[in-house]
Amino acid sequence: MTANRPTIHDVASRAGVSKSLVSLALRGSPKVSEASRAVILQAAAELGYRPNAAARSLADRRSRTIGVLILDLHNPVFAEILDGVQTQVRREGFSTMLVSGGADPVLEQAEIDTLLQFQVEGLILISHRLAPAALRSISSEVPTVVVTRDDITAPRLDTVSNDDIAGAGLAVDHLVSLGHLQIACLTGGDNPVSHARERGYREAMARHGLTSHTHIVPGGLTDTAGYAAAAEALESSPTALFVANDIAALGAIAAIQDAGLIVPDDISVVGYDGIAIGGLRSVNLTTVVQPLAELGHLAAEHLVARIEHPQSRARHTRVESRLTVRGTTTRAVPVSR
Amino acid sequence: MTANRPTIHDVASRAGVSKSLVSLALRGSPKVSEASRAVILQAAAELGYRPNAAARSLADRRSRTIGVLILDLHNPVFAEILDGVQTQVRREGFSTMLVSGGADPVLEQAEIDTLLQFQVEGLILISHRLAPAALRSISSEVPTVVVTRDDITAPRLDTVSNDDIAGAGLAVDHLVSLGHLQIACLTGGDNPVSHARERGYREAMARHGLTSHTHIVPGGLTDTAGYAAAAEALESSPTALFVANDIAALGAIAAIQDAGLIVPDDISVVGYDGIAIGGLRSVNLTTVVQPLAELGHLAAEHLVARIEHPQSRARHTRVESRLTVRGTTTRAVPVSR
DNA sequence: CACGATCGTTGGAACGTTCCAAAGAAAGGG
DNA sequence: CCCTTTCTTTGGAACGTTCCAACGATCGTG
Repeated sequence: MTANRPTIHDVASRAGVSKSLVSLALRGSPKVSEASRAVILQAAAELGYRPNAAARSLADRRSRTIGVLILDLHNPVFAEILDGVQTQVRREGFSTMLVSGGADPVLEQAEIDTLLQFQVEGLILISHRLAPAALRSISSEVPTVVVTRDDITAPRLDTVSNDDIAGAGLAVDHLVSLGHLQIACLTGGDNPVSHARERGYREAMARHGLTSHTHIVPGGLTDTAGYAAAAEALESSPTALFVANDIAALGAIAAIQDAGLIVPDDISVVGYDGIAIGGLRSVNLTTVVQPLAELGHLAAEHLVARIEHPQSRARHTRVESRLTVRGTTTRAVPVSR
Repeated sequence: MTANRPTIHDVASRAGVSKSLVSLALRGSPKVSEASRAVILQAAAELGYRPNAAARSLADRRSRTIGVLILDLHNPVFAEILDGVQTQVRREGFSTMLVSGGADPVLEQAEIDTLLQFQVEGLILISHRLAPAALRSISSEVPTVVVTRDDITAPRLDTVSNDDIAGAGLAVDHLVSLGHLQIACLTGGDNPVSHARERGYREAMARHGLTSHTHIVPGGLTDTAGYAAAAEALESSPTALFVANDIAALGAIAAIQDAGLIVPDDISVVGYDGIAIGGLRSVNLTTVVQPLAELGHLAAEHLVARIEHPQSRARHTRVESRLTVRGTTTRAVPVSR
């Protein structure tokens, strides 16, 4: 193509100094005289010089780059966490390489290998599907922080997540305070997060002396899974539903409406996550919102700390979720049955 | 930290051969004898050797990496395009560096500079807010493809987008075929995409001899903008609304419901984009869907082609959007007014 | 006014690869 | 059997940077 990219040598010869001095000047060293600095900056600007990150990382033996694996780009939960990660990582002076393995352990491992080839200095996993052994091996090789999950531990592996058990408790507390007794739980299927939320529901019901009303319907984390689970749940006439996540909650609401019932008048619904769509006026979902951007921030902070002190002991940070009451919950009507 | 990463030298000495042969063997050259290959692969595996991408890119003078700028991570439209980009880029044997400038021209430029420092071989801009001059300067320096916009052109700048004018036409055609005459258009504000969709609406209305019914209400691309615009539009009693995008359409629907009217019985609504949420059962939005993943695929293909032939002339690819009829549109009721 | 300090500057080595020319070994042909 | 040819292997240079030891000036200082 057109001329080759200018190198530090080109800048040096144009400025009439040595490459070493250019290197110093460009990185703002105080040992460079004002005169030289001006000439060099000028020459660099004229040539449109841009340092070569590969060469730099090779000479420096550090890349100033962090690798991020995201479980699923479509899922707004992860996208929002990613956003928090990005801004904080940038602020700490690192760049980011993003990959996604589409929730497939094999692909995820391959993508992480690619990241490691680029000598990333650390890894943030915005959820993952890796086997415990794989994750341990990765985290022993490079500073790693897992967001959203805290079920796998390793000596130097940090985690950042919300307290799903407590969060589910908030949802149940809210429904109970509105007078609901027949509160069903639509689970999110077989994954650590959903298990925790289910357990939170169960414990909260027990706490309120409602163990006998506990009703758990197996579901999933998608719209259609929520629809199906809700359809099944309706057979036992609950007055409220706690659903494992917001997307499934939306499916559940559709099922309720299709059954000719009205949300929240006939049935109240609470979701989990606090994705943006839930806040749209036409949706207006009551939900347990996780501070997603904050999860991302914290992950980045932890990672940078671990890069600086690789041997520090594992930190497991829990952020607090809170209930946002919107339009899908209301007082239970006294059953006249 | 623990021991340093093994290099090609370590592999070489463990295998008892020269570094050059290791390099050859690892890249699968046919000139390596079976015996040596086996020994080398074995040694590499034992050491957990992983090639250093920085060194490779330096020696190779190519990075096999593509930079991607995304306008907004939260927006599902862009996320889905990104997904299409990622899979195709990977398939072509490249890695990806993702950045986002949060729709801020200054930040976007800074992020692109970072990408260029990493010697990315090409750039995919999933929309952007760059000034024409900035974009031209970038595209003259490195192969570049812009997705979603085709309003700025440059000699070697490819674009991939959908035909917003034709797409808007589909929406209007559909509404007209259902007997609607009072079709209002809620615009998406002051940006190239929204302008095109508005123009498509206008032209289609004219084509159907409905110029006198043309009613344009300025809006925006967000939920709340859609709500406000719809509230205003309702004053002139339309029977159908064409809204600039899906998110705003959801806001519009909320406004209609808040006014005590029913979608679609009283008012039909058509959106644009085809984001996943629109397909959820409780939303069920009729919309013009763009093949988002395909946009991403094409962008990646074009970019790779341009990397191979930098001087080829600019390509402007248009993909076809199609109407997906769901639950928010129905026949117009004869006005009894 | 010679003499360490200090300051600004420099060339060369290093980082971990790939490429290239050339060397060595094995094999085939006369 | 010696001489090509072919196959396999090798050391060294290069890529663009940073670091380091050392350099010549400039400078007070005794």
